[in-house]
Amino acid sequence: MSHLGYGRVMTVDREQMLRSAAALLSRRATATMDEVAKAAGVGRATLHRHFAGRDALVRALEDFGLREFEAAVDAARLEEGPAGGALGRLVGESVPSAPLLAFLITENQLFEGEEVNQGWARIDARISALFQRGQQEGVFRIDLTAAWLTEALYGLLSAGAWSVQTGRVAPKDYQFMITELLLGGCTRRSVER
Amino acid sequence: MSHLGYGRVMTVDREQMLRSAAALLSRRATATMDEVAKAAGVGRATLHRHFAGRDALVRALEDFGLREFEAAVDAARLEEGPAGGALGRLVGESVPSAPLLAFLITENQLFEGEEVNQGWARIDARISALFQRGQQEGVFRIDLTAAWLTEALYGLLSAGAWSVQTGRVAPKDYQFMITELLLGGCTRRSVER
DNA sequence: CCCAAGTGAGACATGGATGTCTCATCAGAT
DNA sequence: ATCTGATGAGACATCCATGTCTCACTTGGG
Repeated sequence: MSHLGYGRVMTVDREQMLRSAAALLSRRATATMDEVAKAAGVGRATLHRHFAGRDALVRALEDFGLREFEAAVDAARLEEGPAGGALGRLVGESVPSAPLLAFLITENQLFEGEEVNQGWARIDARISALFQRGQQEGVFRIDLTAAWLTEALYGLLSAGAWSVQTGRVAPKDYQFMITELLLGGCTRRSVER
Repeated sequence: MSHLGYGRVMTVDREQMLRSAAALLSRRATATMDEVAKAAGVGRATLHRHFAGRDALVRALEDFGLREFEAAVDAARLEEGPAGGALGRLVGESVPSAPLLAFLITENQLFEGEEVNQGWARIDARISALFQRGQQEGVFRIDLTAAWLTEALYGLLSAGAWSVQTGRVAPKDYQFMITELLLGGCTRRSVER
């Protein structure tokens, strides 16, 4: 495995480190680098070899999570077909990045640099546009703003990731639970469409 | 204002300190005690006079947030009337404690002592019971588990608090947005009940 | 007016996380 | 078998948040 290309080659190990780091830091932001390393199953030295320091780790987390989630948004093809279906695809595509998302959403909303904020703004705009499209096409209600629906989606993705991680929801039900709740609410309806 | 009673007297200042600390720490758990103090508008020394240290502050945050939220649950009278109405009352009553909630939900889910976990377990059970009651009475759908609906409620409360704090949602719409989304979803229905 | 209580600002020592280093070990390739 | 590269386990030094202290100042009550 010599001379890998220079471009963004995400080694499996590096990726797994990031994932377990996100899982830990998302609800324990004060965790030690030592704890992060142990959670990832590597030594502290190895962790430092991949990420210069704590800042670099958080940066990498942001970068990776943002990339992965945006890829999910791409794959969901939000502009195609009925808005409800597009929303379902989005939730489904975001399953792998849900733990990363949970970290990004909860931890680092306030203090970040422009690059990250721009990345979020772009994604926000795309998702918000989906809700607006649905409203204009008459399939989404207009008394809930697109901005709120976007935030609510993030909240539900986080809650879902947490529920799966703690075993309260089966992984296979993740997409269904979120999509159904977001689209239809929890009220039972006699007349289903 | 001499000799205050010994019992749980929550000075206004102390309470405001806790609220601003929650608002800051909920998305910046690594914030310095100095930053927390500045955010609360007091000196670091004063902050230390009220809370022995960082641990004590977090403990107080947990305790205060848990108490306040449980009081909201009490005030909502979850056992009375239609389940949908009870849920609406719960969201409404939890408005003041939403920022505290957001902190409790995101930060400290993993590492805590038994006392806090028991507090959460009790609240979880009460809210979950509400959803179960609604399901048994036929007004809530049964294909979304009560456990998931409970977690989803937490997620939406957090998302709502965040949306209000960042100005994306008007404070007066907070209860409506959450309740409506949770009960009815975002799909527009021609036949409304 | 004066005293008591509380406060903000700052100085200071301490501890623990952080970052860098070395070295023995191990897996894979040749 | 041998060599190369990466790893884990530690041993350090450094740094910074933390916690404690003092002191001057303000405020409100007597």
